[in-house]
Amino acid sequence: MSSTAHGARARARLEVTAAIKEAARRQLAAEGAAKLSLRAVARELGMASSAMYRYFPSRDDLLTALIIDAYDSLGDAAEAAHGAVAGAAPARRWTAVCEGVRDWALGHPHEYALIYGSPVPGYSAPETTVPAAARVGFLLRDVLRDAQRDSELAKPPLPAGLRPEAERMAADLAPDLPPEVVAAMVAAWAELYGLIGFELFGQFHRVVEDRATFFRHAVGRLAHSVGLPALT
Amino acid sequence: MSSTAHGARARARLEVTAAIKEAARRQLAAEGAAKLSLRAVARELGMASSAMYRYFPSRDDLLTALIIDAYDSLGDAAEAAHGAVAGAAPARRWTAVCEGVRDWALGHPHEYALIYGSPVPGYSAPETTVPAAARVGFLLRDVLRDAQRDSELAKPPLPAGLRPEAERMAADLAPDLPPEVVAAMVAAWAELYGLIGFELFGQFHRVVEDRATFFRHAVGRLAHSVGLPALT
DNA sequence: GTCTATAGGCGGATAGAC
DNA sequence: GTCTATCCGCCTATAGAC
Repeated sequence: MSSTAHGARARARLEVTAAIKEAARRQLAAEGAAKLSLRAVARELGMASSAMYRYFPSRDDLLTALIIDAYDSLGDAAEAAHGAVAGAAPARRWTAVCEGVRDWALGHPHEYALIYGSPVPGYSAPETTVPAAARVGFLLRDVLRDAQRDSELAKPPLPAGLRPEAERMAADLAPDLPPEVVAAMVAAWAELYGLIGFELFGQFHRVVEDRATFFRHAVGRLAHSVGLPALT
Repeated sequence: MSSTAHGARARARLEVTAAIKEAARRQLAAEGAAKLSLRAVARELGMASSAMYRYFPSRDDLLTALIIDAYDSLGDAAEAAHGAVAGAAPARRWTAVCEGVRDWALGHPHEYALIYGSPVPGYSAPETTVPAAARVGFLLRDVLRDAQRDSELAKPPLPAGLRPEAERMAADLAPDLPPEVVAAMVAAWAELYGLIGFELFGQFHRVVEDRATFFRHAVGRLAHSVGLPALT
């Protein structure tokens, strides 16, 4: 019962867990989240289906693990894209994050569908997914925070009717940003995923051809809508 | 072999077809499109599963029929919302169409997921779905066309890099509108569905509370982004 | 057009041996 | 932890009687 034995056991467990999730991601691509099945994963790994239950107590637990991994993978990609232009102007960094999200989505379409597509019927994501899910939003918020600090942030117009909600959102999400900016940021965040989802899910078929250029321009407009200055 | 007999037969067929689609929509809500099964529909209707094949040759054909119905239901709703403010200013009509789309989506979440959510794995929508899918887009285009005719339409900025694509899109979608407007319209169209999808699929959970107000303001900004004047 | 019967698969989950 | 065996359910699709 040495700590080495413990470590070896724990390591083996992690390796099998990783293999299960990897096979599950392949199944996600082939069959979709709704049809993710422990049996099929077991078959692919050459394990007995009953052995899976030692790693994931149920199909939904496996799904939850995949969702958190996907959010984290996206968060990593977005943070890396941001890091690559860390010294640049906020508007440039905003665009870099958005393009990082798009690039990740194009490279991981099924994981994107898992986290931003239609909900899986009968499955409800637990609160444990929230921290990973919030990472991209935090990144965009931080960019705006820096712009504000450098006095590079304009206040978008805010109609009177939306002010109470904007103030509530600001208090929750970014108390140091003007409510005008926070409301616009949340809208831009949703709109960003509209652009990506349409490209990924085929709605741009025979409508938009030069999608990279189209996207770059669109996120530039979104940057402007939240109060960032145009890139020179 | 009177025409009456023919009519009765045809009528019965339509009625059964409608009942099948109705039951299938209930199954869509309960299990999702990926698990739509002819057998479960047959069970609900008290029919033998083999009888279904007289109406839909395969599961995918039933799915296609449901998709076309959903696009048409949405198209009807959007056109009705537009018709209710037919005499108003274009910006008002734009907003009405967008709110009509949102209202329909909130009332038919599973059908919305079917047409704008993640693709159903293994299913590829045939070209026959295109006309129904295009209806909302045509409506938005027509609103902008009228605004253009009344000289109420500004030209949004268009960076040089996007001009070729914008001109291509304009030639395809609306040759009588400026490329600047068409490019902005396509982006706004995708962004609209981003806003609706986030609300519907739970991403606004604990982020946006007063969603109707938030949405109304956001589509107002979208209207402005395509060149429509602000509502007075 | 509808039925029964059938072929040949799939799934989640558990019990109990090793 | 992994296995076999098992329970009980599900599915698409076809054949052939009525």
